[in-house]
Amino acid sequence: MKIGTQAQEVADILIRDITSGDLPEGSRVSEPELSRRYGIGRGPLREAILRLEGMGLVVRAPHVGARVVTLSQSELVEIFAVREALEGMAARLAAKNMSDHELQELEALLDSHATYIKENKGQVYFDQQGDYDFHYRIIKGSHNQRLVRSLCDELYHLIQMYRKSSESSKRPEQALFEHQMILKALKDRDADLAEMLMRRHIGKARREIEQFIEASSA
Amino acid sequence: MKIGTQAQEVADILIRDITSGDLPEGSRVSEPELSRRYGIGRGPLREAILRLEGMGLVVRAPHVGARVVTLSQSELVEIFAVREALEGMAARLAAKNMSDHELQELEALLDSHATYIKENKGQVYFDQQGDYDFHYRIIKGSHNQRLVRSLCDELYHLIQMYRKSSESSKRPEQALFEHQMILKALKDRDADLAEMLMRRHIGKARREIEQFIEASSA
DNA sequence: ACTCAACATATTGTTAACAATCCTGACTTA
DNA sequence: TAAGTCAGGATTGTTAACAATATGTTGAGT
Repeated sequence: MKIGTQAQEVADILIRDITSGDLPEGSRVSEPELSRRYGIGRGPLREAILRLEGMGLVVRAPHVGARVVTLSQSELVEIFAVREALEGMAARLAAKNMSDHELQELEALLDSHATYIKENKGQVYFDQQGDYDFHYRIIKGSHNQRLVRSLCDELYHLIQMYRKSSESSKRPEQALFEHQMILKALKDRDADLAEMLMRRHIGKARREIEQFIEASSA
Repeated sequence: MKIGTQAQEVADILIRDITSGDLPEGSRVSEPELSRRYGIGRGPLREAILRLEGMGLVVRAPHVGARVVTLSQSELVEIFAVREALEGMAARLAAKNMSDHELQELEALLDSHATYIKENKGQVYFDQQGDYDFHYRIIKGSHNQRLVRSLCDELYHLIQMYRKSSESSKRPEQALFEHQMILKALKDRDADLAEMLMRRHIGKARREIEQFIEASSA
């Protein structure tokens, strides 16, 4: 049983608790309380909170403390703009760098999605998890470690917090088709097309949020 | 004199010391030593080091300690790929969101660069600082706070560490002309062109590094 | 009734000491 | 001589106590 430091363990626990909604947005992250709950000192706990702050999962104010981040819808749009840029580049690099084996695995993943959607129309959770798997593999396929870290270790936690705002799951067939088109571009090693398709795919989700803002502000 | 916490102060000092080369790459970041040097306890110092780790300026190994990061040239290429994606998006958003006043200031900045380059051929330091100012203003002009944070607070510190590898300063006239073309696209509110020009501008620096790798490995 | 000031409380910021782990160097042995 | 082993020292990880600051409450005054 490989055990890291207490700080790393509690940081992972906190990430799970926040992304799962157990610690809801805006709730206080109190050092004494969590210290008692997890039975550790405040030192490692502070270290964990510091790491979460670096990921943008919590915001800290001096002498006031930490709260789970609360993203406005416009801030969510900002995140999707960053995601569009980074994942577009990931797709571009993946078209060059993904191995044939990685491409085969990606194809198998999409095949399983296709059969699942046919059998079980509109199961939301699976689609969200499946969508994540697809994007995750392409990011890894870029073979750019910094891209992987920025997206998987930072942005995706935030997006997962607000997955209720991600409306793309309403049309799983449409999303699947877009995924298949991206896969085709990757197999053709067409970097330009892969980037463009990925950006449109993500931009669609962004525009849905933007429209929602306009609708609610009108 | 607004004074933050000791941790923030020493973090800023460490950032300066690293980016200026005072703490060279790969050197140890010892807690007792720095604790004595700055006359503070190890607690705030650890907090500062944690923040630097989040920025990627230092790497930490459990029970071993922190060292100033050492980037291989291939890792530097990875960073430039991320920068290309993010600053391209920044230019796209800036074309939409920059105010007329911001555009005027940017134009004035480029004018001062032009006269400076004419009068004082090839002053390297100024060109690097000026190049940074130009990019910084466009990033801010995107009015996307997350983009600003990712680029200015994280990536740019790393790039500044390795500014010796940034060979674009060899041709300040060429860089200035590319800047002027980007400005023109921004003034025309041509988002597509602004993004494309910015990506090519940054991609040029990336390719120079890639070529250097090929040359040194051959 | 409302505002403002002082106080009490709790939380964060900081320090110093203790425990656990790793690196160094000398010593042993094949 | 070279490799392995085992202390010794130093550094990081962790804890607990102390100091500084912010929040919330109480009370006086208008």
